[in-house]
Amino acid sequence: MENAADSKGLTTIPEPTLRRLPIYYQYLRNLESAGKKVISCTTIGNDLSLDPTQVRKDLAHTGVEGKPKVGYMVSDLVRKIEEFLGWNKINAAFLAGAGNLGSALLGYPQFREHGLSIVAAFDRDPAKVGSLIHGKRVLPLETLPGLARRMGIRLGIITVPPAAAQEVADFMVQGGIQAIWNFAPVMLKVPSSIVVRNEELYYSLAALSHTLAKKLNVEIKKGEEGYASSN
Amino acid sequence: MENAADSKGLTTIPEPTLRRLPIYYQYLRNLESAGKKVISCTTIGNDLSLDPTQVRKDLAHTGVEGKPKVGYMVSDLVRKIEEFLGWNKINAAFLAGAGNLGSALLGYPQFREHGLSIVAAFDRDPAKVGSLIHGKRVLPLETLPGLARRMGIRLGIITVPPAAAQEVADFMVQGGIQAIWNFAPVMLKVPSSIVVRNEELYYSLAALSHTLAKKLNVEIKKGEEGYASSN
DNA sequence: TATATATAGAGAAAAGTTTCTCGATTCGCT
DNA sequence: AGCGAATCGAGAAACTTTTCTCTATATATA
Repeated sequence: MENAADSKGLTTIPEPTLRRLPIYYQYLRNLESAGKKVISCTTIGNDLSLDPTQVRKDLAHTGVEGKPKVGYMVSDLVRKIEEFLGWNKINAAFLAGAGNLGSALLGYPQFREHGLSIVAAFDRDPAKVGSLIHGKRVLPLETLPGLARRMGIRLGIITVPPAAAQEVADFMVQGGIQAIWNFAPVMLKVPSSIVVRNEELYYSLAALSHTLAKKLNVEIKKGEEGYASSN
Repeated sequence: MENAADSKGLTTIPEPTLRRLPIYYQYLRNLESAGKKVISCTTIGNDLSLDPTQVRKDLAHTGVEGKPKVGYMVSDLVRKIEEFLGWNKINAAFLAGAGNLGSALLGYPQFREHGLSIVAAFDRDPAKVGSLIHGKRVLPLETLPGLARRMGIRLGIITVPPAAAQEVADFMVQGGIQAIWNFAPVMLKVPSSIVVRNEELYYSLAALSHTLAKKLNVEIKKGEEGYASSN
Protein backbone atom coordinates (compact mmCIF):
# COMPACT_ATOMS: atom_id res chain seq x y z
CA MET A 1 0.00 0.00 0.00
CA GLU A 2 2.11 2.80 -1.27
CA ASN A 3 -0.26 5.56 -0.23
CA ALA A 4 0.01 4.91 3.45
CA ALA A 5 3.79 4.76 3.14
CA ASP A 6 3.78 7.99 1.16
CA SER A 7 1.71 9.88 3.63
CA LYS A 8 4.19 8.88 6.29
CA GLY A 9 7.06 10.06 4.14
CA LEU A 10 8.55 6.63 3.58
CA THR A 11 8.60 6.76 -0.21
CA THR A 12 9.63 9.61 -2.41
CA ILE A 13 6.90 11.58 -4.03
CA PRO A 14 7.19 12.76 -7.63
CA GLU A 15 8.24 16.37 -7.99
CA PRO A 16 5.42 17.15 -10.43
CA THR A 17 2.89 15.81 -7.95
CA LEU A 18 4.38 18.01 -5.26
CA ARG A 19 3.92 21.00 -7.51
CA ARG A 20 0.32 20.14 -8.28
CA LEU A 21 -0.81 19.52 -4.73
CA PRO A 22 -0.98 23.22 -3.82
CA ILE A 23 -3.06 23.80 -6.93
CA TYR A 24 -5.56 21.17 -5.88
CA TYR A 25 -5.48 22.64 -2.42
CA GLN A 26 -6.40 26.11 -3.54
CA TYR A 27 -9.11 24.75 -5.80
CA LEU A 28 -10.52 22.62 -3.00
CA ARG A 29 -10.57 25.52 -0.56
CA ASN A 30 -12.60 27.45 -3.08
CA LEU A 31 -15.01 24.53 -3.41
CA GLU A 32 -15.25 24.29 0.33
CA SER A 33 -16.19 27.91 0.76
CA ALA A 34 -18.69 27.51 -2.06
CA GLY A 35 -20.34 24.85 0.10
CA LYS A 36 -19.43 21.81 -1.99
CA LYS A 37 -19.16 18.64 0.10
CA VAL A 38 -17.96 15.95 -2.32
CA ILE A 39 -15.90 16.04 -5.49
CA SER A 40 -14.72 13.54 -8.06
CA CYS A 41 -11.40 13.37 -9.87
CA THR A 42 -13.28 13.70 -13.12
CA THR A 43 -14.63 17.07 -12.09
CA ILE A 44 -11.33 18.26 -10.68
CA GLY A 45 -9.63 17.17 -13.88
CA ASN A 46 -12.11 19.05 -16.03
CA ASP A 47 -11.87 22.21 -13.97
CA LEU A 48 -8.08 22.24 -13.81
CA SER A 49 -7.44 20.76 -17.27
CA LEU A 50 -5.68 17.72 -15.91
CA ASP A 51 -6.11 14.03 -16.57
CA PRO A 52 -8.54 12.52 -14.02
CA THR A 53 -6.29 9.52 -13.42
CA GLN A 54 -3.40 11.82 -12.73
CA VAL A 55 -5.48 13.73 -10.23
CA ARG A 56 -6.44 10.45 -8.56
CA LYS A 57 -2.84 9.28 -8.32
CA ASP A 58 -1.68 12.63 -7.03
CA LEU A 59 -4.32 12.70 -4.33
CA ALA A 60 -3.66 9.08 -3.39
CA HIS A 61 -0.16 10.11 -2.27
CA THR A 62 -1.71 12.01 0.62
CA GLY A 63 -3.40 8.80 1.82
CA VAL A 64 -6.93 10.05 1.20
CA GLU A 65 -9.63 7.56 0.26
CA GLY A 66 -12.69 8.07 -1.88
CA LYS A 67 -15.86 6.21 -2.68
CA PRO A 68 -16.68 4.83 -6.13
CA LYS A 69 -19.47 6.66 -7.88
CA VAL A 70 -19.26 9.50 -5.34
CA GLY A 71 -15.75 10.83 -5.13
CA TYR A 72 -13.94 12.31 -2.15
CA MET A 73 -15.13 14.41 0.76
CA VAL A 74 -13.76 17.88 0.07
CA SER A 75 -12.94 18.33 3.73
CA ASP A 76 -10.97 15.05 3.77
CA LEU A 77 -8.91 16.16 0.83
CA VAL A 78 -8.18 19.55 2.32
CA ARG A 79 -7.11 18.00 5.60
CA LYS A 80 -4.97 15.31 4.01
CA ILE A 81 -3.15 17.76 1.75
CA GLU A 82 -2.54 20.07 4.70
CA GLU A 83 -1.08 17.22 6.71
CA PHE A 84 0.95 15.97 3.81
CA LEU A 85 2.50 19.35 3.08
CA GLY A 86 3.04 20.15 6.72
CA TRP A 87 0.58 23.03 6.56
CA ASN A 88 -1.36 21.89 9.58
CA LYS A 89 1.49 22.81 11.90
CA ILE A 90 2.77 26.34 11.96
CA ASN A 91 6.47 26.70 11.21
CA ALA A 92 8.07 29.72 12.77
CA ALA A 93 10.54 31.40 10.45
CA PHE A 94 13.12 34.17 10.46
CA LEU A 95 13.49 36.46 7.50
CA ALA A 96 16.77 38.20 6.68
CA GLY A 97 16.69 41.29 4.50
CA ALA A 98 13.98 43.85 5.09
CA GLY A 99 14.01 45.42 1.62
CA ASN A 100 11.19 45.56 -0.90
CA LEU A 101 10.77 41.87 -1.33
CA GLY A 102 11.33 41.12 2.34
CA SER A 103 8.63 43.60 3.31
CA ALA A 104 6.22 42.10 0.82
CA LEU A 105 6.82 38.64 2.25
CA LEU A 106 6.35 39.93 5.80
CA GLY A 107 2.93 41.21 4.77
CA TYR A 108 1.88 38.22 2.70
CA PRO A 109 -1.30 36.94 4.33
CA GLN A 110 -1.34 33.56 2.58
CA PHE A 111 1.74 32.33 4.44
CA ARG A 112 0.02 32.19 7.76
CA GLU A 113 -2.67 29.96 6.31
CA HIS A 114 -0.06 27.61 4.95
CA GLY A 115 2.00 26.77 7.94
CA LEU A 116 4.43 29.64 7.77
CA SER A 117 4.70 32.35 10.36
CA ILE A 118 7.51 34.84 9.98
CA VAL A 119 8.19 35.85 13.54
CA ALA A 120 10.98 38.36 13.07
CA ALA A 121 13.01 40.13 10.41
CA PHE A 122 16.74 40.83 10.44
CA ASP A 123 18.70 43.51 8.69
CA ARG A 124 22.09 45.17 8.84
CA ASP A 125 20.84 48.66 8.05
CA PRO A 126 20.67 50.62 11.34
CA ALA A 127 17.88 52.74 9.88
CA LYS A 128 15.68 49.67 9.63
CA VAL A 129 16.69 47.92 12.84
CA GLY A 130 14.14 48.49 15.58
CA SER A 131 11.30 49.39 13.26
CA LEU A 132 8.16 47.36 12.68
CA ILE A 133 7.22 46.05 9.24
CA HIS A 134 3.71 44.63 9.01
CA GLY A 135 3.84 44.19 12.75
CA LYS A 136 7.12 42.27 12.73
CA ARG A 137 10.13 43.70 14.53
CA VAL A 138 13.36 44.23 12.58
CA LEU A 139 16.40 43.06 14.55
CA PRO A 140 20.16 43.33 13.99
CA LEU A 141 21.48 40.59 11.74
CA GLU A 142 24.13 39.56 14.25
CA THR A 143 21.51 38.45 16.73
CA LEU A 144 20.03 35.93 14.29
CA PRO A 145 22.04 32.80 15.22
CA GLY A 146 21.56 33.19 18.96
CA LEU A 147 17.85 33.93 18.73
CA ALA A 148 17.24 31.16 16.22
CA ARG A 149 18.81 28.68 18.59
CA ARG A 150 16.96 29.90 21.66
CA MET A 151 13.62 30.01 19.88
CA GLY A 152 14.15 26.71 18.04
CA ILE A 153 13.55 28.26 14.63
CA ARG A 154 13.79 25.73 11.79
CA LEU A 155 13.11 27.85 8.74
CA GLY A 156 14.99 30.82 7.33
CA ILE A 157 14.08 33.12 4.46
CA ILE A 158 16.80 35.06 2.66
CA THR A 159 15.85 38.26 0.86
CA VAL A 160 19.15 40.12 1.13
CA PRO A 161 21.21 41.28 -1.88
CA PRO A 162 23.24 38.51 -3.54
CA ALA A 163 26.55 39.62 -2.08
CA ALA A 164 25.33 39.16 1.48
CA ALA A 165 23.39 35.94 0.96
CA GLN A 166 26.12 33.44 1.75
CA GLU A 167 27.00 35.16 4.99
CA VAL A 168 23.37 35.21 6.05
CA ALA A 169 23.05 31.54 5.17
CA ASP A 170 26.06 30.81 7.37
CA PHE A 171 24.38 32.69 10.22
CA MET A 172 21.26 30.63 9.75
CA VAL A 173 23.11 27.33 9.73
CA GLN A 174 24.96 28.46 12.83
CA GLY A 175 21.60 29.15 14.46
CA GLY A 176 20.44 25.60 13.80
CA ILE A 177 18.06 26.45 10.99
CA GLN A 178 17.17 23.34 8.95
CA ALA A 179 15.57 24.72 5.81
CA ILE A 180 16.34 27.85 3.83
CA TRP A 181 14.12 29.56 1.32
CA ASN A 182 16.55 31.58 -0.71
CA PHE A 183 15.38 34.50 -2.85
CA ALA A 184 18.90 35.73 -3.64
CA PRO A 185 20.28 34.77 -7.04
CA VAL A 186 23.24 32.77 -5.76
CA MET A 187 23.90 29.12 -5.06
CA LEU A 188 24.37 28.82 -1.33
CA LYS A 189 26.99 26.53 0.12
CA VAL A 190 25.52 24.81 3.17
CA PRO A 191 25.91 21.38 4.81
CA SER A 192 24.06 18.74 2.84
CA SER A 193 21.63 18.14 5.69
CA ILE A 194 20.16 21.60 5.22
CA VAL A 195 17.28 21.84 2.77
CA VAL A 196 17.64 24.79 0.43
CA ARG A 197 14.98 25.96 -1.95
CA ASN A 198 16.07 28.61 -4.39
CA GLU A 199 13.39 30.98 -5.47
CA GLU A 200 13.86 33.56 -8.12
CA LEU A 201 10.85 35.34 -9.43
CA TYR A 202 12.41 35.58 -12.84
CA TYR A 203 12.87 31.83 -13.00
CA SER A 204 9.14 31.50 -13.42
CA LEU A 205 9.27 34.17 -16.01
CA ALA A 206 11.31 31.83 -18.22
CA ALA A 207 8.42 29.62 -19.25
CA LEU A 208 6.14 32.58 -19.82
CA SER A 209 8.57 34.66 -21.84
CA HIS A 210 9.69 31.66 -23.87
CA THR A 211 6.10 30.87 -24.80
CA LEU A 212 5.31 34.48 -25.52
CA ALA A 213 8.40 34.90 -27.70
CA LYS A 214 7.50 31.76 -29.64
CA LYS A 215 3.93 32.94 -30.02
CA LEU A 216 4.88 36.36 -31.31
CA ASN A 217 7.31 34.72 -33.73
CA VAL A 218 4.59 32.51 -35.14
CA GLU A 219 2.30 35.51 -35.51
CA ILE A 220 4.95 37.46 -37.34
CA LYS A 221 5.51 34.54 -39.67
CA LYS A 222 1.79 34.21 -40.30
CA GLY A 223 1.61 37.90 -41.01
CA GLU A 224 4.43 37.64 -43.52
CA GLU A 225 2.83 34.69 -45.27
CA GLY A 226 -0.47 36.48 -45.47
CA TYR A 227 1.27 39.48 -46.93
CA ALA A 228 3.30 37.56 -49.48
CA SER A 229 0.55 35.28 -50.78
CA SER A 230 -3.03 36.31 -51.24
CA ASN A 231 -4.59 33.89 -48.74
CA MET B 1 19.07 18.22 -36.05
CA GLU B 2 16.70 18.70 -33.19
CA ASN B 3 18.57 21.57 -31.60
CA ALA B 4 18.11 23.95 -34.48
CA ALA B 5 14.42 23.12 -34.57
CA ASP B 6 14.16 23.67 -30.84
CA SER B 7 15.83 27.00 -30.87
CA LYS B 8 13.30 28.09 -33.46
CA GLY B 9 10.47 26.84 -31.30
CA LEU B 10 9.41 24.06 -33.65
CA THR B 11 9.59 21.25 -31.11
CA THR B 12 8.38 21.29 -27.57
CA ILE B 13 10.98 21.62 -24.90
CA PRO B 14 10.79 19.55 -21.71
CA GLU B 15 9.37 21.44 -18.76
CA PRO B 16 12.24 20.40 -16.49
CA THR B 17 14.73 21.79 -18.98
CA LEU B 18 12.83 25.04 -19.10
CA ARG B 19 13.09 25.28 -15.34
CA ARG B 20 16.82 24.60 -15.33
CA LEU B 21 17.76 27.07 -18.04
CA PRO B 22 17.43 30.14 -15.79
CA ILE B 23 19.62 28.39 -13.25
CA TYR B 24 22.34 27.84 -15.83
CA TYR B 25 21.88 31.40 -16.95
CA GLN B 26 22.44 32.86 -13.53
CA TYR B 27 25.44 30.62 -12.99
CA LEU B 28 26.90 31.60 -16.37
CA ARG B 29 26.43 35.29 -15.71
CA ASN B 30 28.38 34.86 -12.52
CA LEU B 31 31.13 33.07 -14.43
CA GLU B 32 31.14 35.81 -17.02
CA SER B 33 31.61 38.54 -14.50
CA ALA B 34 34.34 36.47 -12.86
CA GLY B 35 36.11 36.65 -16.22
CA LYS B 36 35.74 33.01 -17.25
CA LYS B 37 35.68 32.54 -21.01
CA VAL B 38 34.98 28.84 -21.55
CA ILE B 39 33.16 26.22 -19.54
CA SER B 40 32.46 22.51 -19.83
CA CYS B 41 29.31 20.61 -18.94
CA THR B 42 31.38 18.58 -16.52
CA THR B 43 32.24 21.68 -14.54
CA ILE B 44 28.72 23.08 -14.69
CA GLY B 45 27.38 19.73 -13.55
CA ASN B 46 29.78 19.62 -10.62
CA ASP B 47 29.02 23.16 -9.54
CA LEU B 48 25.26 22.82 -9.79
CA SER B 49 25.02 19.16 -8.71
CA LEU B 50 23.55 18.04 -11.99
CA ASP B 51 24.46 15.24 -14.35
CA PRO B 52 26.87 16.53 -17.04
CA THR B 53 24.95 14.79 -19.81
CA GLN B 54 21.77 16.41 -18.65
CA VAL B 55 23.44 19.79 -18.71
CA ARG B 56 24.66 19.09 -22.23
CA LYS B 57 21.21 18.06 -23.45
CA ASP B 58 19.56 21.04 -21.79
CA LEU B 59 21.99 23.49 -23.35
CA ALA B 60 21.69 21.80 -26.74
CA HIS B 61 18.04 22.87 -26.83
CA THR B 62 19.15 26.47 -27.19
CA GLY B 63 21.11 25.56 -30.32
CA VAL B 64 24.51 26.32 -28.81
CA GLU B 65 27.54 24.36 -29.98
CA GLY B 66 30.64 23.44 -28.08
CA LYS B 67 34.07 22.09 -28.85
CA PRO B 68 35.31 18.73 -27.62
CA LYS B 69 38.00 18.96 -24.98
CA VAL B 70 37.24 22.67 -24.46
CA GLY B 71 33.57 23.16 -23.75
CA TYR B 72 31.42 26.13 -24.61
CA MET B 73 32.13 29.83 -24.83
CA VAL B 74 30.45 31.34 -21.81
CA SER B 75 29.31 34.30 -23.88
CA ASP B 76 27.74 31.99 -26.49
CA LEU B 77 25.78 30.20 -23.83
CA VAL B 78 24.56 33.39 -22.23
CA ARG B 79 23.47 34.77 -25.59
CA LYS B 80 21.77 31.57 -26.70
CA ILE B 81 19.84 31.18 -23.47
CA GLU B 82 18.75 34.82 -23.62
CA GLU B 83 17.50 34.35 -27.16
CA PHE B 84 15.82 31.09 -26.30
CA LEU B 85 13.96 32.50 -23.34
CA GLY B 86 13.11 35.71 -25.10
CA TRP B 87 15.24 37.73 -22.69
CA ASN B 88 17.12 39.52 -25.41
CA LYS B 89 14.06 41.56 -26.32
CA ILE B 90 12.42 43.69 -23.69
CA ASN B 91 8.75 42.93 -23.12
CA ALA B 92 6.77 45.87 -21.88
CA ALA B 93 4.26 44.87 -19.23
CA PHE B 94 1.39 46.35 -17.25
CA LEU B 95 0.94 45.50 -13.61
CA ALA B 96 -2.47 45.60 -11.93
CA GLY B 97 -2.63 45.89 -8.16
CA ALA B 98 -0.24 48.28 -6.45
CA GLY B 99 -0.26 46.62 -3.02
CA ASN B 100 2.66 45.10 -1.14
CA LEU B 101 3.51 42.47 -3.68
CA GLY B 102 2.84 44.74 -6.63
CA SER B 103 5.20 47.36 -5.21
CA ALA B 104 7.87 44.76 -4.65
CA LEU B 105 7.61 43.60 -8.24
CA LEU B 106 7.73 47.19 -9.49
CA GLY B 107 11.02 47.60 -7.68
CA TYR B 108 12.50 44.22 -8.59
CA PRO B 109 15.71 45.02 -10.45
CA GLN B 110 16.22 41.54 -11.92
CA PHE B 111 13.22 41.83 -14.22
CA ARG B 112 14.74 44.51 -16.36
CA GLU B 113 17.74 42.29 -17.01
CA HIS B 114 15.48 39.47 -18.09
CA GLY B 115 13.38 40.98 -20.74
CA LEU B 116 10.65 42.39 -18.57
CA SER B 117 9.94 46.05 -18.14
CA ILE B 118 6.91 47.03 -16.14
CA VAL B 119 5.93 50.32 -17.69
CA ALA B 120 2.91 51.23 -15.60
CA ALA B 121 0.85 50.08 -12.64
CA PHE B 122 -2.93 50.13 -12.32
CA ASP B 123 -5.08 50.29 -9.24
CA ARG B 124 -8.63 51.08 -8.25
CA ASP B 125 -7.74 52.84 -4.99
CA PRO B 126 -7.97 56.62 -5.60
CA ALA B 127 -5.35 57.15 -2.90
CA LYS B 128 -2.81 55.26 -4.98
CA VAL B 129 -3.78 56.49 -8.43
CA GLY B 130 -1.47 59.23 -9.61
CA SER B 131 1.36 58.35 -7.29
CA LEU B 132 4.74 56.97 -8.31
CA ILE B 133 6.01 53.59 -7.05
CA HIS B 134 9.64 52.91 -7.81
CA GLY B 135 9.37 55.49 -10.55
CA LYS B 136 6.33 53.89 -12.18
CA ARG B 137 3.08 55.85 -12.40
CA VAL B 138 -0.06 54.32 -10.90
CA LEU B 139 -3.05 54.74 -13.22
CA PRO B 140 -6.79 54.07 -12.87
CA LEU B 141 -7.67 50.46 -13.58
CA GLU B 142 -10.34 51.44 -16.09
CA THR B 143 -7.73 52.92 -18.40
CA LEU B 144 -5.86 49.63 -18.71
CA PRO B 145 -7.56 48.15 -21.80
CA GLY B 146 -7.32 51.31 -23.87
CA LEU B 147 -3.72 52.01 -22.96
CA ALA B 148 -2.67 48.40 -23.46
CA ARG B 149 -4.08 48.45 -26.95
CA ARG B 150 -2.54 51.78 -27.89
CA MET B 151 0.86 50.85 -26.49
CA GLY B 152 0.79 47.31 -27.87
CA ILE B 153 1.40 45.74 -24.47
CA ARG B 154 1.61 41.93 -24.60
CA LEU B 155 2.20 41.02 -20.98
CA GLY B 156 0.08 41.62 -17.91
CA ILE B 157 0.88 40.98 -14.26
CA ILE B 158 -1.94 40.52 -11.75
CA THR B 159 -1.25 41.28 -8.09
CA VAL B 160 -4.75 42.30 -7.02
CA PRO B 161 -6.76 40.52 -4.30
CA PRO B 162 -8.38 37.26 -5.45
CA ALA B 163 -11.88 38.73 -5.70
CA ALA B 164 -10.79 41.29 -8.28
CA ALA B 165 -8.48 39.06 -10.31
CA GLN B 166 -10.97 37.78 -12.88
CA GLU B 167 -12.20 41.25 -13.68
CA VAL B 168 -8.66 42.50 -14.13
CA ALA B 169 -7.89 39.53 -16.38
CA ASP B 170 -10.91 40.41 -18.50
CA PHE B 171 -9.61 43.97 -18.81
CA MET B 172 -6.26 42.64 -19.93
CA VAL B 173 -7.73 40.33 -22.54
CA GLN B 174 -9.86 43.23 -23.75
CA GLY B 175 -6.68 45.29 -24.08
CA GLY B 176 -5.09 42.66 -26.34
CA ILE B 177 -2.68 41.30 -23.75
CA GLN B 178 -1.34 37.87 -24.77
CA ALA B 179 0.26 36.51 -21.63
CA ILE B 180 -0.74 36.90 -18.00
CA TRP B 181 1.41 36.32 -14.97
CA ASN B 182 -1.13 35.78 -12.24
CA PHE B 183 -0.19 36.13 -8.57
CA ALA B 184 -3.76 35.91 -7.30
CA PRO B 185 -4.85 32.54 -5.92
CA VAL B 186 -7.63 31.92 -8.43
CA MET B 187 -7.92 30.07 -11.71
CA LEU B 188 -8.54 32.70 -14.35
CA LYS B 189 -10.97 32.05 -17.17
CA VAL B 190 -9.49 33.46 -20.36
CA PRO B 191 -9.58 32.49 -24.04
CA SER B 192 -7.34 29.51 -24.73
CA SER B 193 -5.02 31.56 -26.89
CA ILE B 194 -3.91 33.59 -23.87
CA VAL B 195 -0.96 32.17 -21.97
CA VAL B 196 -1.51 32.20 -18.23
CA ARG B 197 1.14 31.44 -15.67
CA ASN B 198 -0.11 31.13 -12.13
CA GLU B 199 2.35 32.11 -9.50
CA GLU B 200 1.74 31.65 -5.86
CA LEU B 201 4.58 32.12 -3.49
CA TYR B 202 3.18 29.49 -1.21
CA TYR B 203 3.17 26.94 -4.01
CA SER B 204 6.95 26.82 -3.77
CA LEU B 205 6.62 26.53 -0.07
CA ALA B 206 4.97 23.14 -0.56
CA ALA B 207 8.15 21.27 -1.42
CA LEU B 208 10.10 22.95 1.34
CA SER B 209 7.55 22.48 4.08
CA HIS B 210 6.87 18.90 3.04
CA THR B 211 10.56 18.07 3.24
CA LEU B 212 10.97 19.90 6.51
CA ALA B 213 7.95 18.17 8.04
CA LYS B 214 9.31 14.80 6.94
CA LYS B 215 12.73 15.64 8.29
CA LEU B 216 11.46 16.72 11.68
CA ASN B 217 9.31 13.57 11.82
CA VAL B 218 12.33 11.38 11.21
CA GLU B 219 14.26 13.23 13.87
CA ILE B 220 11.48 12.80 16.39
CA LYS B 221 11.35 9.09 15.61
CA LYS B 222 15.08 8.79 15.99
CA GLY B 223 14.83 10.64 19.26
CA GLU B 224 12.16 8.27 20.52
CA GLU B 225 14.16 5.23 19.49
CA GLY B 226 17.22 6.57 21.24
CA TYR B 227 15.15 7.21 24.31
CA ALA B 228 13.48 3.79 24.37
CA SER B 229 16.55 1.72 23.68
CA SER B 230 19.96 2.50 25.02
CA ASN B 231 21.67 3.06 21.66
C1' DT C 1 -34.74 -5.79 -5.98
C1' DA C 2 -32.36 -5.56 -10.35
C1' DT C 3 -30.02 -2.51 -13.54
C1' DA C 4 -27.46 1.25 -15.33
C1' DT C 5 -23.95 4.51 -14.37
C1' DA C 6 -20.25 7.07 -12.37
C1' DT C 7 -16.13 6.60 -10.17
C1' DA C 8 -12.24 4.87 -7.16
C1' DG C 9 -8.25 2.08 -7.32
C1' DA C 10 -4.88 -1.07 -9.26
C1' DG C 11 -2.07 -2.61 -12.80
C1' DA C 12 -0.32 -2.23 -17.67
C1' DA C 13 1.15 0.47 -21.48
C1' DA C 14 2.91 4.57 -23.42
C1' DA C 15 5.39 8.68 -23.30
C1' DG C 16 8.82 11.47 -21.47
C1' DT C 17 13.17 12.34 -18.92
C1' DT C 18 17.50 11.11 -17.10
C1' DT C 19 21.55 8.47 -17.11
C1' DC C 20 24.86 5.55 -19.39
C1' DT C 21 27.96 4.27 -23.21
C1' DC C 22 30.66 5.05 -27.01
C1' DG C 23 32.77 7.18 -31.01
C1' DA C 24 34.63 11.58 -32.83
C1' DT C 25 37.08 15.71 -32.07
C1' DT C 26 40.14 18.95 -30.13
C1' DC C 27 43.89 20.44 -27.41
C1' DG C 28 48.13 20.20 -24.67
C1' DC C 29 52.24 17.71 -23.95
C1' DT C 30 56.16 14.90 -25.04
C1' DA D 1 54.21 14.75 -35.44
C1' DG D 2 52.18 11.42 -32.33
C1' DC D 3 49.89 10.36 -27.83
C1' DG D 4 46.85 10.89 -24.01
C1' DA D 5 43.23 13.28 -21.71
C1' DA D 6 39.03 15.84 -21.79
C1' DT D 7 34.80 16.76 -23.73
C1' DC D 8 31.02 17.08 -27.07
C1' DG D 9 27.28 14.84 -29.40
C1' DA D 10 24.39 11.00 -30.55
C1' DG D 11 22.14 6.84 -29.58
C1' DA D 12 20.76 3.20 -26.14
C1' DA D 13 19.22 1.91 -21.69
C1' DA D 14 17.14 2.78 -17.35
C1' DC D 15 14.05 5.17 -14.86
C1' DT D 16 9.98 8.21 -14.00
C1' DT D 17 5.64 10.07 -14.99
C1' DT D 18 1.50 10.09 -17.49
C1' DT D 19 -2.19 7.89 -19.72
C1' DC D 20 -4.96 3.89 -20.64
C1' DT D 21 -7.70 -0.22 -19.35
C1' DC D 22 -10.12 -2.96 -16.41
C1' DT D 23 -12.45 -4.42 -12.18
C1' DA D 24 -14.98 -3.57 -8.06
C1' DT D 25 -18.14 -0.78 -5.66
C1' DA D 26 -21.52 2.70 -4.30
C1' DT D 27 -25.59 5.18 -5.75
C1' DA D 28 -29.74 6.31 -8.13
C1' DT D 29 -33.56 4.69 -10.77
C1' DA D 30 -36.88 1.74 -12.75
